Amino acid sequence: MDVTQRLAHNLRRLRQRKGWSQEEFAFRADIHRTYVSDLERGARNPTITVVDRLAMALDVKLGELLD
Amino acid sequence: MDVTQRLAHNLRRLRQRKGWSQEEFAFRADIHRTYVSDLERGARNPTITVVDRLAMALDVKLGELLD
DNA sequence: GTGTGACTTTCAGTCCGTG
DNA sequence: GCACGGACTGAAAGTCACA
Repeated sequence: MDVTQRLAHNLRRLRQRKGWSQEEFAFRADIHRTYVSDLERGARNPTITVVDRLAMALDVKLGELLD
Repeated sequence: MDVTQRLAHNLRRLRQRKGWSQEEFAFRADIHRTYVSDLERGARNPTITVVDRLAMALDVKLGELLD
């Protein structure tokens, strides 16, 4: 499984654990709502700065999203 | 320290531990030599697919490069 | 063996909407 | 609340010559 798919599954799992909608998650990470949707479907290849913001919003390490 | 700087330092440290030049590392990761130079100086904001290739070449987890 | 500026092409990332 | 599309702008990908 490639890294964008691993990210996709980790994002969805961790977001749902927080009980957030994609929209609320997007707001907290300061990322556009539609982009979060794309990421959770594995349809995008984000930069590390974006993934860093996602990790901070979820309060996890980058490795937990990507490994 | 931001994520591109953390990546920069981790890359240089792990590459040197392997005893590789930037050129040899670049070849192994299938990335251009000057791009590796840019990354080790924190001058680029790469996508996760690029960092994934770097991690595989170094035989480490993504988290070891970014956390 | 490495750093750097300049460059073109590709795609990250945003914003509008629809079912 | 989410998937998905179209259109757009800025930035990343990828390469080169030269110091």
